[in-house]
Amino acid sequence: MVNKIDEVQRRRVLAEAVWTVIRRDGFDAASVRAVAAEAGLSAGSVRHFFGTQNELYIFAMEELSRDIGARIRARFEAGRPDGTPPRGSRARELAAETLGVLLPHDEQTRLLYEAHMQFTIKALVQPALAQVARQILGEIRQFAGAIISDLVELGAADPDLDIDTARNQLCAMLDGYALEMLVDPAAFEPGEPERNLRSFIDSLDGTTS
Amino acid sequence: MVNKIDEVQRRRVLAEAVWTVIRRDGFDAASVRAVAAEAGLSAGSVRHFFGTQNELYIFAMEELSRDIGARIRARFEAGRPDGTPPRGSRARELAAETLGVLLPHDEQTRLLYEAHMQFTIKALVQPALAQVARQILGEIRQFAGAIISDLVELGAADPDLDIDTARNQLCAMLDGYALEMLVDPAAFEPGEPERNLRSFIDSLDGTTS
DNA sequence: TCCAATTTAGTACAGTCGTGCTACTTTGGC
DNA sequence: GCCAAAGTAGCACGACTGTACTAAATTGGA
Repeated sequence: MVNKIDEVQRRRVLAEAVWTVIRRDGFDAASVRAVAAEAGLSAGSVRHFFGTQNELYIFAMEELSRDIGARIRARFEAGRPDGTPPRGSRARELAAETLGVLLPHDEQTRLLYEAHMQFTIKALVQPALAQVARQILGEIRQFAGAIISDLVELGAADPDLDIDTARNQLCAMLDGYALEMLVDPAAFEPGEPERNLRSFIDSLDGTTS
Repeated sequence: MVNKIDEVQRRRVLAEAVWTVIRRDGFDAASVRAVAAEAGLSAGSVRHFFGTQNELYIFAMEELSRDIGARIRARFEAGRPDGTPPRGSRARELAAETLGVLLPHDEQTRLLYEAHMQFTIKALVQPALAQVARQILGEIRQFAGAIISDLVELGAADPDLDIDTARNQLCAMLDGYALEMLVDPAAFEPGEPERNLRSFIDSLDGTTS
């Protein structure tokens, strides 16, 4: 066995190179050669770890999915440092801040979600990629649903709330804001989407506290 | 002057060929040759009407923008056949139905918005297309704002409503639903997004009628 | 030191791409 | 009938693509 390099890590490095190229030059520019050059390798070497370009794309997408999941979970747990959930208005604030992680705030997250969005749309006509795209959307939906359920259980939202409806509306609003902020960032004042998001979550509380 | 054919109409035919190809094979497949073949012409002939591929794209996008605008306005005016605006709950219903035109319902609109979404995302890395993409988003925002203003004036929405916030939330929800319905149509029950949209618009009415 | 497996580089092939260019066909006015 | 303008077709060019393939380089264990 002459297993010099860590194959998993090498694949990860290549996946990051994919995102770098996509963010800089767009999805179409992410050719095998360009990705290889970005990672400081040759195209033949890339092919040694990914038999096909689609394999590379799918792996890169799954990596991004894991990254986004880790981001949002980290933000969620950072809001309850002692492990106990906050209550009332603070619970809704934390919910909004957690889900707000899915919005492109700064240059870094903007480029991240820009790449994600390009991949998602590409999946519309690339059935092999569609499954991964659906999975990511599903995870976000599930997470948003859990957050809303929590709010109801904590008494921070109307107990008669239709959770499915609220979850759908929330997810749509998140994806829509992300899309619009990418297309036309100047259309929003700083913090406006986050405030609107918070305002919607607050409206889930029927009582006037 | 031997102006045989109508140049405007020919350009329009080519724009439609662009959409047909994009819907069938994706944006990247919309090469000059493929579009020409779809329209039953040669690549050289296409070049006679569009000096550059980007010109063709931009024109096709503007045509689509006009088409979507016409659709939504037609639906809006169809809801007030005698020219007088409806009142109360009916006003909100009409608002939801009008904005619901922007959601992909059937196969036709699905393909239409799929093409639109592909173009929008492409514009993220194609500055020449970005302006058109922003313009379309802006028009939708403006239209949604007008509808909400109408609701307030008609007494069908809370008079203390923050119109900008509601407009932003509504637009984001629309774009998000459209995106999600394209990526994973099976995630929604039939009519679910429309009902959720209606539910949100109804929530803009503070009074309990 | 040397072998063998792994990793890399590089080349080759068959496509497709946008676009410039030239020739051919069509057609309306005289 | 004829001419000139408009439209069309098709080729050529250079560049890029994914992928297959081969050969060189690297490196850990014996």
